[in-house]
Amino acid sequence: MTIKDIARLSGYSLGTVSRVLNDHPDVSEQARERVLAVVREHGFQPNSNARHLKMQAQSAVAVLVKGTQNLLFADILERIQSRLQDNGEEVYVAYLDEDADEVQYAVQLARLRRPKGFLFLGGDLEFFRTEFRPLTVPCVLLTNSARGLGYDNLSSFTTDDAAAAGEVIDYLYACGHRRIGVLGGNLSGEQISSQRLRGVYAAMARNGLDFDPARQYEPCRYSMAEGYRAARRLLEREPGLTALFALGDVIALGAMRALADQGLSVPGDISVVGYDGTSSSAYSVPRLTTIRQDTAQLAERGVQTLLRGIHYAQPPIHEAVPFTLLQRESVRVLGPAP
Amino acid sequence: MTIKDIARLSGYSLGTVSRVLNDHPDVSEQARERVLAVVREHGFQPNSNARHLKMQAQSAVAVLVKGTQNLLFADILERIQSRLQDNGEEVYVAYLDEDADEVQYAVQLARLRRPKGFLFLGGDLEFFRTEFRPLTVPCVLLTNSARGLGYDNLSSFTTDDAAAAGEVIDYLYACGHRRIGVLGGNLSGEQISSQRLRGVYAAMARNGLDFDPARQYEPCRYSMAEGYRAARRLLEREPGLTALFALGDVIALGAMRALADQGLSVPGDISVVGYDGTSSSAYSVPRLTTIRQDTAQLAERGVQTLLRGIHYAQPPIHEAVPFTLLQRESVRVLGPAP
DNA sequence: CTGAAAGCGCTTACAG
DNA sequence: CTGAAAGCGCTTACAG
Repeated sequence: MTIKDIARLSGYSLGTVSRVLNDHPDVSEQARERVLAVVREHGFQPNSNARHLKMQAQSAVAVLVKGTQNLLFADILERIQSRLQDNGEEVYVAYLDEDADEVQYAVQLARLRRPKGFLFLGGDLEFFRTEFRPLTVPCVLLTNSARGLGYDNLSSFTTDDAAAAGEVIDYLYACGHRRIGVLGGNLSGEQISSQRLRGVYAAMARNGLDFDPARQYEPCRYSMAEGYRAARRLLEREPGLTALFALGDVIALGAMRALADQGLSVPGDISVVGYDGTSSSAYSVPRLTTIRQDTAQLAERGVQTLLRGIHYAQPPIHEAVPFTLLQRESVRVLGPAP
Repeated sequence: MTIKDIARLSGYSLGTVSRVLNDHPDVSEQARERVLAVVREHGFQPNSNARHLKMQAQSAVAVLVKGTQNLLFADILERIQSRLQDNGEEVYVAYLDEDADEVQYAVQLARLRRPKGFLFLGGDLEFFRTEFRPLTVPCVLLTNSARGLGYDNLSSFTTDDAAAAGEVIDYLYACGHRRIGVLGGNLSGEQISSQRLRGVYAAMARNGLDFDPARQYEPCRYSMAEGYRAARRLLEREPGLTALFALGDVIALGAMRALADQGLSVPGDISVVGYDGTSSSAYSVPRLTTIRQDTAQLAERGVQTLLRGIHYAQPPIHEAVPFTLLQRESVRVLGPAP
């Protein structure tokens, strides 16, 4: 069943059928009805390969997810997927390693499949800076800001990571914590973790706290397994810590497990704060105090902006979406020092 | 840059270039080298729309994930994705609601995009029974068995759910538990939960235990939030339960949180067993005793079978993949009754 | 408003 | 082994 059959069956020509299918204004009401009737009767779907061959574009939107274990991305992805589906868009999803070069992958994919647009879940600005040029379709980066890069087809939505991380430190400070360890991400590159780390530095400084990364910081990837190991290493090195700030909930969850295995109670012996506000953090024992990133808004604004960019040329948008510090059960208020 | 340019640049004809690109045997070594050199030099990628238009098929493999909150599927999906990628296949992923009609969705997608094959993560046999016919490409169903359906293009790989669920009940019985509640899935349809429930019934019977679903069973969807609520409802109705068997880890995690909120300790006051063996279950406090489904094998065998089915006609395979009862920390051995 | 025709970038019999 | 040609199923100027 092709458009040709529809033409034959409806008594109109190929061209007219195509115009009806594409909602062109210059078709008679009669032709439209007749053609649509036949189309419906046979449940006809135009062949998308042929269509896209002519139109020189894929209908699909590509979503590149960086890091597979990150529950936050799973959450955002789910929302993106459903919003895109509501808009009749097809979605091509690829999971990349946390340290993979997402931009290089996108460039390849663009040549191969010509998606209409890209949505990046996580990304290293360094890659965007040096390799993004060949991408000409609308792109949106989520959870990292591309403002400084100046590409006119790249928008970004993010939590103000520096501010949020700073708020965590301020909060811990206010709760009486002075010896705070930090877990997750890494010092090199410009991944999501770098802004959070920057916020940590600033907040430590303004609270008059020393922060020596070599001692108080332990890098790791975003997974429970890595969080577990990183927490062990950090605690071995710095047993006197009273609080741990993990740069992701999955890391925090792994760390809490490590603490339990050391016979340490959270928050009795040591406090833990996460980052992301994934649903797992609300069901852990104890419930995790964490920064809630607004995944609904991130997804919503991201998809909206991408779709707009696809349909009309639009200047790029760079926006911070509000966050909340969720004070739950994993932080203890320290009494005055004895 | 099209195949035409490559032809011009290499001094060969369109046809020869195409043959080189498609690894046809009847091209001279010289032509192959010459063409490949030009292709590499320009980083040429053939236009997949044009290609598939001729070949009448998409290159993509479609993966339909049923239920977005199910960490088990996230785990399997990740593996599928990477195996498929290794094989140079493109992957189209769609997340469906847990109660959505995945077969209807697939039929639509087949018309629209003509994927080479389908991989179903979860599925209701009822839908397969009544609507699968129009699907003619190779398909694989994971985590539910399609053996009884008799379609020759549908394979399936699953854990022996009935046996595994039975083993959980046997284990709880052996630990001294007599009043066991069950959480998750539903009684209607033929979703994943139905085989597990069947195993529960059989095991209860063989251990001489009464099992009244109206009292001891509480259905719910696969998410922590639902597990939480279901556990509350069940415990309110049947406060005397000494153990809970949740048909999914996410449900179990939600339930453990609910228990904690009731001031009940796990496993001190009540034992909990999950199902799936997701990584979260290994990091919870306490670590969750659960059935480990072999996601690696499920993914591996699924992809392998699908790829084979795509390349050569093959009779369908229906296989059970081995499971393990992971005895961890959430079950207490009850002393002899006082 | 509608039809006939060109063409999107490939693949694959068909000759030679 | 290679080239010329037809054709996959569409869209879209171009006439009328």
